Formats: sequence, C-alpha cells, structure tokens
Amino acid sequence: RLAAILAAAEAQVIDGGFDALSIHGVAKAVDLTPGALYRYFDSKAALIIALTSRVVEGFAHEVHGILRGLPDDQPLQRALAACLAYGELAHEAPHRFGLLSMLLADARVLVPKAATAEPAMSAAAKALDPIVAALDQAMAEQLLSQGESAERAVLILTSCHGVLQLRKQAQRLPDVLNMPKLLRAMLHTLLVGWGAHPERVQMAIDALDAGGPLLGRQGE
Amino acid sequence: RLAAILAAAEAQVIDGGFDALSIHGVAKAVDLTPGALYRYFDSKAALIIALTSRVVEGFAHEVHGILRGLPDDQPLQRALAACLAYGELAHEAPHRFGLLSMLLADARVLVPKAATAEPAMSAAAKALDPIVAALDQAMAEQLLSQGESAERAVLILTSCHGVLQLRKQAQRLPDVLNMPKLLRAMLHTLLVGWGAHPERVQMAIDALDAGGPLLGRQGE
Amino acid sequence: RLAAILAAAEAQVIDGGFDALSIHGVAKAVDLTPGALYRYFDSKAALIIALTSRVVEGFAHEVHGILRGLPDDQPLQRALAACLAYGELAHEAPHRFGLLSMLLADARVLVPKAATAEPAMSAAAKALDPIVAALDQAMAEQLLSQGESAERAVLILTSCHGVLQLRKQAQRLPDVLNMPKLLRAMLHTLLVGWGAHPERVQMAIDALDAGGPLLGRQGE
Amino acid sequence: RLAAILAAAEAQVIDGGFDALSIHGVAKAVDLTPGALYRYFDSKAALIIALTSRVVEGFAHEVHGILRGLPDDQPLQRALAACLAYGELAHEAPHRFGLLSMLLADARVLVPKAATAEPAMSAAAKALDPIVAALDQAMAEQLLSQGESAERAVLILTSCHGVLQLRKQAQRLPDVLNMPKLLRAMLHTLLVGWGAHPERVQMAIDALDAGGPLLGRQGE
DNA sequence: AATGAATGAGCATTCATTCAT
DNA sequence: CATGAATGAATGCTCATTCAT
Repeated sequence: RLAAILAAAEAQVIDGGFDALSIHGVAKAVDLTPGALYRYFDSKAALIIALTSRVVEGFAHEVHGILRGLPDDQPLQRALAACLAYGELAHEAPHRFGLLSMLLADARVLVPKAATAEPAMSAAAKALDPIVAALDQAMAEQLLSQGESAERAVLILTSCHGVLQLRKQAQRLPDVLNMPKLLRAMLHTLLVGWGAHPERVQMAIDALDAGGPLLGRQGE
Repeated sequence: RLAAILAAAEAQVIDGGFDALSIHGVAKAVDLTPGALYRYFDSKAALIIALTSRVVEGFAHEVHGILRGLPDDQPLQRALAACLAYGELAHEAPHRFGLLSMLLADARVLVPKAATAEPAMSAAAKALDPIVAALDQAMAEQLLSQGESAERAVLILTSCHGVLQLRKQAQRLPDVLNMPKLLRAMLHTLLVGWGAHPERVQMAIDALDAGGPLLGRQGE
Repeated sequence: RLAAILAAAEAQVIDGGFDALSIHGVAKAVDLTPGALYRYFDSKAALIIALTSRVVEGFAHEVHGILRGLPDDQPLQRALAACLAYGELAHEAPHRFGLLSMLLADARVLVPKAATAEPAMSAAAKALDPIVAALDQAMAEQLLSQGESAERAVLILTSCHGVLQLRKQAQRLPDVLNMPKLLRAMLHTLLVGWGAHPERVQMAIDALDAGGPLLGRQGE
Repeated sequence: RLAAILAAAEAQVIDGGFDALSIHGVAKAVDLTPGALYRYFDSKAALIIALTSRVVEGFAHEVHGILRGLPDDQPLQRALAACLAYGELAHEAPHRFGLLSMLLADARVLVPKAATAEPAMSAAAKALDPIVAALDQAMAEQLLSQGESAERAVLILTSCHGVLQLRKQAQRLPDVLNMPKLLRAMLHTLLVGWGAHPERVQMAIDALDAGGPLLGRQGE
C-alpha cells in the first residue's frame, strides 16, 4: 500500500510536473482520503523524500543490472554504459529523470529541512559508485590519463544531466537537437579529454548501441 | 511601467524562490492591483516568458560585454570566458541562473502552451552565438580539431549548466563539491577532448582568473 | 459589508460557541467565498479582535445610554444600573456576554500575539469608567466608605461576571440558581460591604427594577 | 489504566491549553491507539466529563485537607480558607482552574448532551459543602447576620471565580491588577456585607496568610 | 488604464470516530 | 482488549483569474 502511494505520487509527477504533486491528488489516485496518507507519511516533505529515494535507488539498481551484463574487461564500455543508461532513463521515463534532476539541482525548496533529505542524497552517492569503479579500472589499464575518478564521475554524470535537460527543447527543435547524438558526443569528448583513444571510445559506444536498449537488460 | 513589473517579478523570484512569484505579490510591489497586471500580461505564463526573455537577454548582454573586453586573437579564452561568466552568474545571482535553468530544462510545466515560449528560446539561441563564433575561430586557427561548432557550443553550455546545478548540494558538501574547480575541470576536459592543447587551455583559464570577476566588467 | 461580516461572525458565536466560529462558516453566512473574507481581515485572529472590540464598544455604549436616562443625584443607583445592565446583557444576549467573557478571562489563546488584542482591552477599560465615576460620587456623598473606586469597580464587575457565568447551570437547576436574585444579592452585599446603608441599596435596586428592562432604554 | 488516561489528558490540557486535548494525543501518551480509548470513554465528551469530575473532586479533597488543619472554632477563617485555596489553585495550576471554570461557566459547548455532565456537577456541589458549613457555623455564632448560607456560598465562590479569571489580563497589567490583593478585598467586602466585623475579617485573613501556602497543607 | 470585489478551486493538515480483525 | 486502517468533514489560508465599474 505504501508502495502504491509512492507509485501514484510518481505518476502524479510524471504528467503535470512537480507542482501537480498534491496530497489530495495522490490520495484520490490510490482511492484514499487525504487524511489517510498521513498514516504513511508525516508530511508532504516526507513523501517527497521517500519518493526521491525510491527513484534514485531504482536507477542505481538498473545501472547495476546493466553492468552485470557487461564484460569485466571493458572499463570504458562500462563507464559509458552507466551514462547512456542515464540517457535512456531520461528518454523512456522522463518523469523519473525529472525527479532525479530535482534531487540534484533544484531551484526551489522541495524539502525545507536539509538534514531530512539525506537518505536520498546518500542513495545518489551510491549510484555514482559503479562509474567511479569503471573509471578507476580504466585508469589502471592506462586507457585514461591519471586523475581523480570521483571528480570525473561527477563531471560525466552532471554533464549528461545537463545535456539531457534539453530534452524538452529538443521536442521543439528536433533537427537542431538530436539528443542521442548530443549525448554520445558529450561522452566521447569527455573520455578523449581524459586521454582515451578516440577510436576506442567510438568502438565502445558502437558496441553498446549494437546491443539494443540498455534499460530492461538486467535479466540477461 | 512594463519594465517595472518585470523588475518587480524578478525581485520576487530572487528573494523567495520561484514559488514566491505571485501576481498579487508583483502587483503590490508595483503599486497596482492584481487585475491591472492583466493589461500588461495575458496570464502568469506570459509574464514568466517575458521575465525569462529578459533574463536571457541580460545574460547575453553581459557575455557580450565581457567578450568586448577580451583580445580578439584569443579564441579559446573567449569561449572559456563566456562559460565562466555563466558560472559566475550561477554563483552571484542564483535565481537568475534558476530562471535560465528553467528556460532550458524545466521539469515543471512553467508554460503550458509551448509555442508561446518561443521568444525566450530565440533569445537563448542568440546567447550561444558568441561561443559559436569563438569556437569557429579557434578551429580556424587550428587550436581545435574539426567539428561542428554549434553542437560544441551547446555541449559546453549544457555541461556547464549541469555542473552548476550541483550548487545546492555543494552547500551541503563543500569539500567534496568544489564548484569553481569542478567547472574549470569540465571546461578543460571538453576543450582537450576537442583537440586543444592542455597547457594552452590551462593558461587561458589562469589568465581569465587573474583578471578578476568577469561579470560587471562590461565597462572596461 | 464589513459590518455584515462581523454580524455574521457574532451570530456564529451565538449559537454554537466559540469553536463554531470558522472562516468558512462566516463566509457562507454572508454569501461569500472563504477567500473573499481575506480582503477584509488578514487572518482569523484579526477578525476575532475586531469582533470583540465591536461587542465591548457596543456594551459601553449601551451602559452610557442607560446612565443618561438616570438622575445625576443617585450615584448608588447609577452604579447598580451599570451592573444590572451587564446582567441583562448576559440574559438577553448570552452570546455577546460570552464574547465579553472571553475577552476578560480566557483559558484558551484566542489571539496569539498579545499586543494585537489591545484595542479590545482599552475599549473594555473605558466600559469601566461610568462605574468608577458613580462610585466616586457615592463616596463623595458619604454613601460609601472611603476606598479605591477603581478597584471596587473591577470587583463589582468581575463578581457580576462570575455570578452570571452560572447562567448555563441555572438552566439545569432553575430553583436553586435564581439568577436575577443571585445577582441582586451580590450587588447588595458588595455595596453594604463598602459601607452603604442596606435599605438605601434595596430601595435603589427596587427603583431600577420598577423602571422595566434597562437595556434598550437609551432612547428615553 | 483508566486513571492513566485521565492523567494523560490532564497533562495534555496543562501544557498546551484546552485545544491541545485530542484523542490522538492522549492515546499516544498512554501508548494506546486512538480506537482503544473508546473502550474507556464513549466519546471525547465523556472523557472531558470524567476529567472535570476528577479535577473537581481533587479540589474538594484539597479543601477538605486544608480545613482539617484549621481550628474548628474559627468559622470565618474556615470559609476564607476555602476561597483562598481556590485562589491559589488558579495561581498554581491555571489549567486545572480552567477546567473548573469551564465546568461552571463555559461559553463553548464542551459537552453537547447536558444530562451527561451531571456527575461533574454533583461533585461541584459537594465542593461547596464545607463553605456552607462554615458560613452556617459563623451565623450560629452571630459572626454573620442571618441569611441563606447556601446562596452565600455560591456567591462567594462565583465572585472569587470572576476575580480570578482576570488572571490572564493581570499578566499584562500587573500593577493595575494585583490578583491576591483583589481576591482578599473581594472576600473582605462580602463578609462585611454579610455583617461580619471588618477587623475580625482582616485578622482572619492575616492569620491565614501568615500560615504560608494553603495548598499542599493537607498533610499537617 | 485601473480598481475593488469576488470567485472557485485548491492547498496541507487535523481530528473524532468507526470497525474489521 | 487492542490494533491498524480508514473516513469524512473541517480548518485556515492562497492564488490566478474575471469583470463591472
């Protein structure tokens, strides 16, 4: 039931944006009265935190599943896969991507008390781990120049994030803004900027693209 | 009078966040009644669009001012300057940055009817121009490898944007997320990824940093 | 319109007690929407303050009217008249009496910020004035022993108040608690306790009772 | 367990005022669920009645204890002691006093069905007994003029009540409203009004005041 | 060109109460 | 004897918008 509420809340955010997330709306969606929701969440803020954590963890889990399906000896490919998965998330589940967006970068104050947002933050930190690991391994194999993998992981994800946020404008200007191409160009540039061999990067990207959609592959 | 309204609206957003932007509030600030605002703007959405355009144009103007103060024969420096200016905007006027953010990538539905947002979009496109020009020049001078400057401009700005959105989390984790350092690392990586000479890039960055704050320099 | 709102609010308190005073209820009573009330009162507290002031002033005005109809040379009668008027208010307009009650003695916090309650308080102080004046005159004419008239005025009114609050129980035990008799006994005892001649007090009371209802007499 | 509930309810009222008394709150305080309370009380009103009875009985018990510690041959002192005890209750345990207040004279409808309030009422009647007895004895000893002691007991308590309700305003105007002085002046006036010798009354009051706080003396 | 008044829908939150288990 | 889940109605309050004047 608690899961149903979160699902409904997520759906609420999906179509209508964040401002459309209201206790009343969620309650109606799960066929409850507004008051009943307060048995599950002390406040709207609590609900938002739970919602965000859920999405972050879900994403981390998906990335993990994807990487499990990839060979251990291709660190570049692994790092790219995580980022491209992020891109596909943005494409296939724009609302979930939006939630992630807001967790990381939000102009408005979703949750007043900063401390309470921590669970979501730590979940987000964990989502970075596989990327850091892949970059470290790539560095160890001399595929990348020396550098701080943690910083690079942050950069690669945030830049993907920045690109992906164009999604909405891309709908209006589809020829100017080819999202998959832009994302791949971004990743290519970054890895080359960190010393990777351009052709090798391209090959890794192509290999991944040849494998079909990344998300939903966990079962393989 | 129209300008006064927009100014008041901007102020409203600046101190109080986006949700603090209400017709009533703006009306009171300019000594009008809420109804009167509807002579100037058909709806709140219209006001937001106008407001965003204003901010975008303001930013473009500032970038233009900065670039006028830089030597013509340093294209890398010019491209970097525009991006760093963006970074400083995020730092010094977080709410104006937030407005820009929302224009490009808004998770929420600020403006329902897409078409009406166009003026702001075209203003944004214009803001890209100086960067495109700088990248083109750099390419012509063989400082960068061959590529599409327009795409590169989009990438460099959106990646900066993505990094800068970490600002909020950076307040919580100041040692992990050193914003100026992250931003510079991002720019450095991109330009190197596009074939620039690492040392030259670093020199350009250092030169700019030595010059003091970029914003507010237009008068020079 | 503002007066209509206050009247409706007063009525709301009349039948249903203080907890029955809700913005929604008042709004419905005056055929407005809840939001519309906020044009007239910034908050519920503001409404309550205005309401209380109105009642206090109304009572002071009535007392003034009654005393104008009484001879100047009968100070005991004048003091008694003011108190009996209070008694009649309690009887004839129990809700208004209840409001007065709450102003003076309230277990709950009607209005959080003490300062804002001041207008009502100063109005209440003014209502005491005619009683103080009557007691002073009675003292000057040696009808009462020496003493502080201000204190005596407070005592006489608060004791009346205390007695009158039995009203509700009196409905249940009408033979034990004969309200008019109790009130007169109280006043009689107090004045005698302050040195008045018992028969003179009784005569003054009888004279007032012979004159018919006190409230509503202003016109005479 | 039932006592624990009432104790929790009383505590709830004591810190937080009357509006803070909620079934949920009490339930949580005694580690029960809201529904479980309905095994013990049919409704919130029933709880309030029981609570009030408890407080009334507690007060009667305290008065009884005080009077046991006073000499039998000083009826004026005994009557005064009971009233001053009431005054001290108001001062030391304002919320218990508030409960008593509401029982006797509540502007709000605490308990809709009048009949159900009876237990509390009869308890209140019993609290009057010692005062009636003391006044009767004083009359027998010719310390007071002839009169109805029951009525006088009602008057003396209600007038005290009226005075004590100024407590709240007294906090705001401490120099104008000296509560202990006002209360003593009230009692003095009443007894003198009933034929007591002024000096004797004063002596009785002074003797009581010399004895230290009245409440808590039961053990003597 | 602007006001003043109002609407109507919505908001988060609280609470007494019920009832199957 | 108690829980856990839920109801339903209410609460104070906000806001974009409309429109006669």
